[in-house]
Amino acid sequence: MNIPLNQFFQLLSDDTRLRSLLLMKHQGELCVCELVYALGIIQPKVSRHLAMLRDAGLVIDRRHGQWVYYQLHPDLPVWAHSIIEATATEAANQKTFSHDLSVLSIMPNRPGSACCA
Amino acid sequence: MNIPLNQFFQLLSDDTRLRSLLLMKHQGELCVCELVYALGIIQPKVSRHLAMLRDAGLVIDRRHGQWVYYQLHPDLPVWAHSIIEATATEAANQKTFSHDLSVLSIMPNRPGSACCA
DNA sequence: GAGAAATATACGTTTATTCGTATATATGGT
DNA sequence: ACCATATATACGAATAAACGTATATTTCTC
Repeated sequence: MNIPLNQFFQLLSDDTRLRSLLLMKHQGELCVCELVYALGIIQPKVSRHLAMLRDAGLVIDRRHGQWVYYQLHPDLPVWAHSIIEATATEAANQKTFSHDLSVLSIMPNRPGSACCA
Repeated sequence: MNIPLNQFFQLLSDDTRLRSLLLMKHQGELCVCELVYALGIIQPKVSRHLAMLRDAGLVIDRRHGQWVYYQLHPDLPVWAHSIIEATATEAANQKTFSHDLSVLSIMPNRPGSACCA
């Protein structure tokens, strides 16, 4: 990731992108359909915002079968990591985040959960 | 300050606002004319962005004579403070910030500098 | 109280961002 | 080969941010 500070903040300023990042930070890899379910946002919108995060190098994606999994880029610069860390700590106190998390936890037929290896 | 995380990031995402904040973090109080000089940005533009930061509670202002001084809000929430801290640490390595700082340092007739009490 | 300097605001315009819908692409199963 | 599911992209419309210029407000000095 090699973007100016203000562009980094611009990416975090959108609700869909921020909530996605926070869920990934907490859960590790998540596929698009899990984010769609947890956030209650239509799929094209989620995909679009994930693509922005990927193009900026904030997250990486991995295809596994029909699913594409996203996670935080494992080699974020220190400053970016600590900003996300501070954000996640604060988010843990807020309803939006805990709500997203609990919606995710009741998602039926979650890919990779109770199925094959 | 009591704003949602994404609105906080939105404020940091603008170049003028971010550079102003970083200068204030480093220098403490700065008046509008100092920011105008250091950033090389016309006065109405700087004032407008400072007003946004003030309205959001990120900075406070204080009038002293003809000048209005701005500084970071002294009671920022911990999370906001640590985000700004991480940002400032990173900015210290970047040319934009050091350039702004050096321009400020050569400003002539800086209010409050070599004059009366 | 008139003029100058510092700052703030108003207004219309331009430019970015975001959006929903429709459609394309890829993969797996039958 | 065909159909269903998951994901990505294209496109025009809607919304929001940021801009420059002009002007108002405040304060200081004379």
